[in-house]
Amino acid sequence: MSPGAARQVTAGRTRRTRPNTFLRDIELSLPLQLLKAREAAMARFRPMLRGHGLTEQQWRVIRVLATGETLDGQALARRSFLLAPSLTRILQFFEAQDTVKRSAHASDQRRVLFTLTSKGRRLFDTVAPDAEALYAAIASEFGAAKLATLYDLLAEFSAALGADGDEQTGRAGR
Amino acid sequence: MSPGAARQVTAGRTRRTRPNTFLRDIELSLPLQLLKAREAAMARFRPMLRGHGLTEQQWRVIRVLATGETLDGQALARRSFLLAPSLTRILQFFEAQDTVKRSAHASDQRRVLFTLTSKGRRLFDTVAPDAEALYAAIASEFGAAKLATLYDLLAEFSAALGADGDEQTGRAGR
DNA sequence: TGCAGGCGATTAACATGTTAACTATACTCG
DNA sequence: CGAGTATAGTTAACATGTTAATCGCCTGCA
Repeated sequence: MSPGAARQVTAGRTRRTRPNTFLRDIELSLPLQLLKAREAAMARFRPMLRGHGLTEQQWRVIRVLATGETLDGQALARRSFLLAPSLTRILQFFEAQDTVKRSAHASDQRRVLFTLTSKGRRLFDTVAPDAEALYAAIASEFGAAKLATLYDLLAEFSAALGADGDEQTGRAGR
Repeated sequence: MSPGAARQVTAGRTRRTRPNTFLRDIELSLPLQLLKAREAAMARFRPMLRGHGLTEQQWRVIRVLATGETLDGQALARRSFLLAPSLTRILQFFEAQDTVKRSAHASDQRRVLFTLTSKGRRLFDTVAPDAEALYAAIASEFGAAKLATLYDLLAEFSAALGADGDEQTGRAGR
């Protein structure tokens, strides 16, 4: 593995990385770089969402339910990429606000179905334009082509490591 | 990497994305894709770290201090990419275990300096090989060349959005 | 000199991440 | 049919994320 290019990128700031370094420079931690990129993007979305009284995760749930579908917990967890305990808390929060409604599954009493209420849909309709605007700004600043390349690489990476999270175990599906 | 490939990748599962969809398919949320990729990698590191009694964030702190430097809170927060409150809690945890030692700054009484104790260094020396092995496996499975490309793109992205987190405001430096 | 404003670290309060345990329901197979 | 097992959702417990407030120290400047 000679991620030469990547190493050079951060070579400049390794200037004082001292002795006893038995591990790559921390800048070469992929999870950390993914986190930084994610944070760079979220730093823009968070204030907007907060202005609407939402957290990032709550917004993910709203987005999924905004398709109009009635989903059970498993499907919601998979699509919003949330772990079951987090989803439980978020749904309890939304139910208390009458943003999401809960109903029973016809043939399986273990499952619970969730739908957006009209209030929930109005919330989505209010927030969506703001989210789109921020997304468009990011695409514009970074470049649509590079953004597409990044999407591809990320998808390949997730798939290569076996956590594609599409319609299977991706996460939260344990 | 024909831009658009990514869109096609998820096109298949958009099959039933219903009416009233005023927002991109949630699969086209960059923060979410970054999170998925990160989770794909962390799913491998977490069990290993847990086996050593560490969380991901605690390990980041150890890695930074393992350079042998004595750093103040600001520098530690910047390099480990942790927010000040999280860092405070982690350092209190490590001090209680005698993994990290705290000392006073000579000229500025506001600042606190931190160093790894010999116990802390032994911990690093124990965990580092395991971390390297997992990292090598990932590089091997995904491909070193693609990994390097991914690093570069992520760095460009973070830089483009102004949150490069190098030696400035990156985060935790508020 | 003295004080207003800035900064570093901590604390507070609440939401989520993470793992494990628990409850109720569903399924499987003898 | 019934014990054993698997699954969906929840709850518990602890760590981190996020924002705001606090507290002491530092610095610039009238």
